[in-house]
Formats: sequence, C-alpha cells, structure tokens
Amino acid sequence: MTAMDPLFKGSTPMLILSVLVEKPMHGYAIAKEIEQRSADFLRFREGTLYPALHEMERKGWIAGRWEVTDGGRERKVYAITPLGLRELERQQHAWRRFSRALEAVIGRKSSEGGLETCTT
Amino acid sequence: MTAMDPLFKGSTPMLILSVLVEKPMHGYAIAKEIEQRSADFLRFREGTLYPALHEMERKGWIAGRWEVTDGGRERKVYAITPLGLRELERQQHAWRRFSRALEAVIGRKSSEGGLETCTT
DNA sequence: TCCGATGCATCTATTATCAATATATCAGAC
DNA sequence: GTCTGATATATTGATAATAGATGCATCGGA
Repeated sequence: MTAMDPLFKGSTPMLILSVLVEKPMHGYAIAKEIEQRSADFLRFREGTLYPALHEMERKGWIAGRWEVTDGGRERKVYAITPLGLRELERQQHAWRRFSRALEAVIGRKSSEGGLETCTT
Repeated sequence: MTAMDPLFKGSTPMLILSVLVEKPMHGYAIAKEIEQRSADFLRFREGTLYPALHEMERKGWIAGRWEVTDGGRERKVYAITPLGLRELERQQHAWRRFSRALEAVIGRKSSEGGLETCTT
C-alpha cells in the first residue's frame, strides 16, 4: 500500500480477493496486478502481503498450492474459496456503505462551504 | 467508528476536521454531529475520540478552549486552525484518490464478473 | 561470476483503534 | 434528598494491521 495515509489501512484482504476472484495467482502476481490496476497508486510491501495471505488462508478465504513453473521455479498459487467469495461480497458492501457515509460527512461540508473544494 | 471493519480505520481526523470547518464544537458534539450525518453509521468511542482530539491539537490542526455553558457546565470547544484546514484538504484529496484507486481494483472485477455484484 | 527480476518469508516498531473504566455535573423524576 | 440518565471528558491496556527492514532462493542474461 502506498505510504500515504492511515486512511488506506485495512483494505488489503479485499483487494487481494478482488483479483483472485478472476483467477488464481501467486503472491507476487497479486501485488503486481493490484499495482497495475490502480496505476501504481496501490502497492504492497512484502511485510504486508505475505502475512495477509497467510492469515486469509488460515481463515479459509483462499487456498494455496505450490506449483512449479516451466522454468522449474516454485511458487505458491492462491485461489479464492466459496467462503472467500462471500467475504469479498461482505467487504465490498461494507466498503460502499462506509464510503457513502464518509462522503455524507466530508461531502456535506463541501457543498455548503464551497471555497475549499473549489480549489481541490 | 462503527465496529465493523478495519476498512474504516484512519478516517477519524478527517471526519473531525470536516465538522469543525463549519463551526467550533466540543468533543461530544463532534461525535454527535458525525453520527447524525452518517445516519448513525459512523460512531466514535471515547477511547478514540479524545486521544484523537488531543493528538490533532498537538499537531496544531485544531485549537481547544475551555468554555462555560449557560448552565455553568465546563466543556472544551475545538476550532480548526489554518493548518488544520490545509490538512483537511490534503486528506480529502488523498481519500478521493484512494477511493478511485480502490474502485479501479474492486470495481473492475464487478464489471467483468457480473454475477456477484448483481446480488450486491 | 555478477546483477536484476522473480518469489517468498519473517520480525520488530509504529500506529490507530477497540474495550474497559473512571470521574464530574446538570436536569428531571420520585 | 436520592436516583437515573444525559452530558462531557479522560485514560489505559489490548489488539490488529501495517511499515520498514532484512533475509533467503533461484532463474535468466550480460
């Protein structure tokens, strides 16, 4: 995650699940995919990514399996589970709800004050 | 903050600044205002609110002043500072940027997969 | 051989809440 | 006067989620 703000905390699992729902991927590729989709805005550190993957596996949201690439390299590919799919939906819904609520607070000031947001 | 998700962490200062930009308020009223605006979705615990206010005061984003109400009751009223105003703008901008990036990741799955989000 | 890319892992420090708790005082009901 | 609820503030320890720092391994190309 971009070292910008505490605002961004907590979204790691949802992001990971979001890319895994399309197809199974190994850790490094997950990070790359998210990075690419967000135009390099969202980035993981290893210290965040791998513990998160392990935790999600422990929770049963994803399942990991070691594979060997053509080049003979090993990597662990993760796939989303039905439980993970449900969790993703829950988090998406929560996110949308939260986002709306937040906008209701910060957005209302915008519509009333006007000055600051004109410069935003 | 509603005890829902780690997704919601980190937005406390921005929310507080958002209400203070309209007019000075004491702690309890700030919490009430945010709660009301978000239709009871966003709520603070005292353990979060007051340390956050103190920290923001220490950072110079807000300034507090003890007042006495008509009923003779004391309370500490906080007002946003110019520095706080700038910080609010920064955080709003960061939030909007982050929000867009997040949607780019989770939203893209939605538009492609279709099934899950149809039920969202 | 060396370097960069790919790929994974782990640990500590930091940060931001959550939970739990406590104190104080006003206002209204009994 | 007493009790209860609302108002108002404060603090502390536990917990969770990163950020930073580091390390290991291996393939591919120069």
